[in-house]
Amino acid sequence: MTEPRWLNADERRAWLALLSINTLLPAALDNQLHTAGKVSLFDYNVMAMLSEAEGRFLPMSQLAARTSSSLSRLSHVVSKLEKRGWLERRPHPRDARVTTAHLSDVGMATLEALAPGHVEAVRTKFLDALTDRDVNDLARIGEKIVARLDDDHWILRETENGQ
Amino acid sequence: MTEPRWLNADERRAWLALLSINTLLPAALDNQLHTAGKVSLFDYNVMAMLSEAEGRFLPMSQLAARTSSSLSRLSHVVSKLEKRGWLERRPHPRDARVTTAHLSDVGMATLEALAPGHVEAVRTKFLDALTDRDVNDLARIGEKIVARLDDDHWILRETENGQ
DNA sequence: AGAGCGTGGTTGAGCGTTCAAGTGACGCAC
DNA sequence: GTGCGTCACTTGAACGCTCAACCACGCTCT
Repeated sequence: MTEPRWLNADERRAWLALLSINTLLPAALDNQLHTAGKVSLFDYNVMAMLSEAEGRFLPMSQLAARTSSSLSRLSHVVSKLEKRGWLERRPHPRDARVTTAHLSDVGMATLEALAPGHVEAVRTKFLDALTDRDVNDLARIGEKIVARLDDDHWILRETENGQ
Repeated sequence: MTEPRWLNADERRAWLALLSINTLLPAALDNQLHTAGKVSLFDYNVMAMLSEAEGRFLPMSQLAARTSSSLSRLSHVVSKLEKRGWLERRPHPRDARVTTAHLSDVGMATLEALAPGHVEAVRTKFLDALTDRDVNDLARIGEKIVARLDDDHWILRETENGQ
């Protein structure tokens, strides 16, 4: 049992900053979305990911991957959004195990109404603090971290090889 | 009502990466701490912040600031940790409104037992993916974002002016 | 065809977090 | 020194998330 390598000054700064961002940023965005339309950041993201998918639907597991969430969490949230008429669950025609989540027209309209305010908040709470170079660095560093946490995360395939 | 400025490719990459990190990284660290000792990342942080304070105690509001949490959330957690004998609440001698949270000897010992495994996890899940330059960049960028979210966050005073 | 295993998804219980309301204590005005 | 606003914190209820258990289907092997 050797002495652990404690964090040096820069490592500590990076880690503490990330930890703070981690609690403050979602809180700020959640707040904006909640006052704009009783929606959480996660709810928004679920709908946003569906809106970008071919045909505006995805199997639950793929949607879970795209929102970095567990299937369980997603299932609960989809039930909630379904009750509001924004989503619809349908059985997969070929494989009866899979359920697909479809973004309804009402859901799409809600998302479109929310989107401008949301991206504006993303800018004011976050991106506006950074230069173009910072944004580029952050994207690079962020993707390295994501890769470490989940080496075949969908994000990593987005920029790289298209199949 | 002008057309909102949507995110460009780099902005989108940075934002999506941060969003993913935000859910994956705490989950990974929570996991390690939970299996090592039934403690959440937030619990750990509360104790760590106290352990670094003069006399191993802090007023609730300062502890809340140092953990970027609401007073309410902190109060609930302190109650929980108090029941385990790791913390103790005491009234402030001069101002009866303030409560101070003290890290007990048992709490300190628990923290010290958990610390090596935790920093190891911080390294393997996060820092090991980065070069020294990345870490430095991340610290700089992270602090910019923190400043945007809370312009007198304690982190910002740590490196800068003493007093 | 049937057994066994892995996959995809749901559910409910338990716990943690948030939000709004409430409780004292301080401090300033007069 | 009385009133009133603010500050520091606590509490309880509602809501969200996590975890473990579960079900149904498909696939493979025999």
